[in-house]
Amino acid sequence: MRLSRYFLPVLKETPGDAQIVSHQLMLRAGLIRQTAAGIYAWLPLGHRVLRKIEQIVREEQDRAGAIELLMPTIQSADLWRQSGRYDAYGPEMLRIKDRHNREMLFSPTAEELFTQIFENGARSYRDLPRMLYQIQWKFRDEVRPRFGVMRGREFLMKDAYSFDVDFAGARHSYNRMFMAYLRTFARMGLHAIPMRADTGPIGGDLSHEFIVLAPTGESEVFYHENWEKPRDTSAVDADDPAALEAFIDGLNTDYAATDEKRDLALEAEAGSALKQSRGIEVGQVFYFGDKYTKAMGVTVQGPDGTTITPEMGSYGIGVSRLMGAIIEASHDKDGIIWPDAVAPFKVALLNLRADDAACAAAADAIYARLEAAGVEVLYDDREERGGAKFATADLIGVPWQLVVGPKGVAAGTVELKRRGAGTREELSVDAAVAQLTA
RNA sequence: CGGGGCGUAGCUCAGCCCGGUAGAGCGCUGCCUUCGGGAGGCAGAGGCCGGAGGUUCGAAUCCUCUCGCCCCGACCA
Repeated sequence: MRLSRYFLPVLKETPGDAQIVSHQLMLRAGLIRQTAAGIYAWLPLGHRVLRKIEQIVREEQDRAGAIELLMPTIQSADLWRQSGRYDAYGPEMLRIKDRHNREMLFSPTAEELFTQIFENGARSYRDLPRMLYQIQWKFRDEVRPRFGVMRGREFLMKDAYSFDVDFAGARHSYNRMFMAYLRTFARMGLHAIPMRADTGPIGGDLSHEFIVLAPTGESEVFYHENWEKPRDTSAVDADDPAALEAFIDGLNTDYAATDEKRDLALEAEAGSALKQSRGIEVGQVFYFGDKYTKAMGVTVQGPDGTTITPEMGSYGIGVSRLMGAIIEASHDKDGIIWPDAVAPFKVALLNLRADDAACAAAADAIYARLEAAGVEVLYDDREERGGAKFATADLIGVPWQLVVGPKGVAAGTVELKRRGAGTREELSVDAAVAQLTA
């Protein structure tokens, strides 16, 4: 992509209404624009990152055996009356009337609809277990939206729902999702700690929140220092219920809890290893048994002809919030530092002298080679001075900067800079292209 | 929902107390110089001062109402 033809409105100054660094940088780097309180437009660069994050979430859901589908955002109030949540949910639910005065709502979550759709297609215990998920916009009419996409009213969420014949099955589904979450966040360069959590209005008695530590987080959290090391999930066989359960139980022997679920006895046991911090909730997993299947009369037939009320769990990831969390975790004074896995482009190609024919020709040629090799490259071919191009590239946080300047062109070299580490290397064009296409 | 604050140029803000022809920096357009970390000069474009009423000879400025946004608290998968 040539920057001269792209749509990237960057801001030199920090908008006054942005309080936390991720919000400030998302606005400055041209990722989002606010259109109303807690509602954001996703500009091209932000949209690219959002899709990267979404894709990682999708791959790990698929890997965990969940099946993707897509539910509508507007749902009927009647459906929610069946579970009793139409009245229970409160003003956070955006209620709408259609032209026939029928009561509708914008989905804040989708247990009811998934339960209903599942019931429609499942008759027998042979149809279980199943995990279904979607990545879809949600709306919660928060009293006070704040911190940009961290607490927006409209947000992109991955929500998954598991259906099992019994508790053992449900527990295994829960564990599979737990494992998927560890892998998902790790792939984005985030260290998320699972913490015992309140179940809230969804109900149930087994729940963990996945928390990324950050001073600007909204939750106060307490954890054993062992959690500061990332955990290796590569050797665990998620298809083996006993092995998976043993692994997760092993993890959870190290204390970690949000402030609503503190256990002072366990904290005393942790002693000086107990750490306190603030954190951003990026995901939550719930087991809630037959709360919805029972309320909505969902049954399947068992092998012996009896009826089974499936046991459920639900599993959320705040996809749009993750972008804020990643920036909170990875930035410096100059801007965002995208982890490679979610970066909007892999490399920013900077032609420092757009008016110099030799530089322009060299940069054009490199651009063509990288494009041909399928590398995502943002080519800064604008009529700007070098300093402005460096500043923009640093701000938007693309992992590699490939710098083409008159000195290098004369010598047949380019400079390759790694955004995060700040390291620079002079090398031949071929070597630079080879490194970026490796 | 309680308390507080703010709406003036694309962005950051000054002007408001104390009413008298709308300002700065950055950005934008053109030209010149400059050219490896957000350069300099010259010349420009750009705003019914959030909206509606009111007071006044005269309102960005004072009063009333209203809409929007932000912060603190309460709330919160």
